[in-house]
Amino acid sequence: MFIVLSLLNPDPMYKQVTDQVKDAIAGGILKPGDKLPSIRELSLELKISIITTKRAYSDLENEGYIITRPGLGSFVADINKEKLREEKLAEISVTLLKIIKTTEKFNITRDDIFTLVKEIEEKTNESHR
Amino acid sequence: MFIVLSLLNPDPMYKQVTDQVKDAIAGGILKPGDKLPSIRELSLELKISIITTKRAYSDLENEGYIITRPGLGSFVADINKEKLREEKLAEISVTLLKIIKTTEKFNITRDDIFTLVKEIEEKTNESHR
Amino acid sequence: MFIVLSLLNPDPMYKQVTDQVKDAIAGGILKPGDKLPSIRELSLELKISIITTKRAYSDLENEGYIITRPGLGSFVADINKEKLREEKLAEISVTLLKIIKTTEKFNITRDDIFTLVKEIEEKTNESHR
Amino acid sequence: MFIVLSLLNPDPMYKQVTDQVKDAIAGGILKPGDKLPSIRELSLELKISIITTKRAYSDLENEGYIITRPGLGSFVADINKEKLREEKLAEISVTLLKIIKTTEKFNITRDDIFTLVKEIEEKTNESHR
DNA sequence: GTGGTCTAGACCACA
DNA sequence: GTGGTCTAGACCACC
Repeated sequence: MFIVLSLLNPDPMYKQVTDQVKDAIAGGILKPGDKLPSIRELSLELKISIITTKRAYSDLENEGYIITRPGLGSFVADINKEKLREEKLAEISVTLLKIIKTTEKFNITRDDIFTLVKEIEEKTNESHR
Repeated sequence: MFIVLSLLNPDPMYKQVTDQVKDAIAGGILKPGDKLPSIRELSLELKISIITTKRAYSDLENEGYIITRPGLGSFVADINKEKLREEKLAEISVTLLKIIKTTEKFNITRDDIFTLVKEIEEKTNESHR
Repeated sequence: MFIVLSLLNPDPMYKQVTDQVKDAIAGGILKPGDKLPSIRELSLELKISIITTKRAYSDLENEGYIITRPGLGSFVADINKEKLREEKLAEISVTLLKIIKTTEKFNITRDDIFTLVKEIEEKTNESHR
Repeated sequence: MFIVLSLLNPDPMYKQVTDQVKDAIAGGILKPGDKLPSIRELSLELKISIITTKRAYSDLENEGYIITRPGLGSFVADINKEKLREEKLAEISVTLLKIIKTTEKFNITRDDIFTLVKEIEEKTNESHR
């Protein structure tokens, strides 16, 4: 699998797993119907407890990303990608709202932000070369 | 004091305190040299344990926002506001970078983001009326 | 563990713990990635409260010596030993400056200091025999 | 008086007072028989509580540095300067011992220390010019 | 099992 | 009065 866990990441293990699976689905790396590795396989590969993997998979199932068929394994669900996109937009909206509140308190202007975004884009482009 | 705790806020209480004190300092409501309420006073006012208040104050001291002296109380430290602003910009930068990465995966365009920001601003203005 | 607490030492217990852990890291007894005893284990061993042990570990984490993850435990961080050494040199520098100022006021000569150092070294060597 | 108190100094107020009085005596600024300011005067001048000044003076008296005659005031005692000097040497000895222990743990050599001392002396000379 | 937060309550040093 | 340390004990999330 493509999943990478980090001790330095403050997110708990199970969340690192679900987030990366969600991203893979959103990005088309995992497509509806694809089979996910079994809980035991993934636990071994990531060197984490079976309980943790279980937690990640059941979260994903509860949120509708995957479907687990006992005895068969787990499969990517038939997800409305448009819905995924809108969920992400809602998340981003919350984050942006926080940023806007912060800027007001700290005398940060719109131009500061634009400069920041440009810098980020330049760095990103460089690292892609 | 101006501090308001909320059970709905997922942040622990001590963090709600530190965040609001930091904001007050950043916003000029608290100025260098100002005396903060004593740990006991604030505990009574916020109806939280002395220990929790102390935890908040210790954190603020460790991060350089306040100076606290036994027998005297706690005082806003002599902080470089410009430095505070730059730290916040760096934080925002990290967040924006994450957002940009997300947008790429989810086919979210720049225009989507602009629309989002406009919506937020309109809502904010409404609530100010 | 190698930690020894002393009632005679005027330092608070949590500081005795952090200091000894820092020394162990500096001296290579604890290496990056090593697992520290759990808070509960160490509390039992040292016969001190869980809270006091936790205080020590939190301090160590805030200062970058260890990384602690809920459910997993605490681990020695990936520390730049050279940086540690320079920090210590800076500390020593401050102390030496104070000593030099004192010697000036009290008519203490360089030779007095050299004699002192020699005495210390002889005593240290004796106790090593 | 020549006494300067600082909030940033981690030493408690009363100790900042006693230390500076002791230094003044050692340095000859205060000579045996000299009258010290009254407790009330000094409190006003340093903007500290009378209790704190009292504590400082009684400490100084207990350690033999000053003599307080009720109704007359406090006077610098007839101190054996040689004894003072030896006390300071003992203090320095303890500090040096700690430094030496530290150097061993952090791979700091004698030469590092010599370089340090030279740097300090050069800086001190510069600032005297 | 692990750590993270919050609680109530005691004792000490400092002002 | 102030803050600093240490205690016992509860409840929660994570592994």
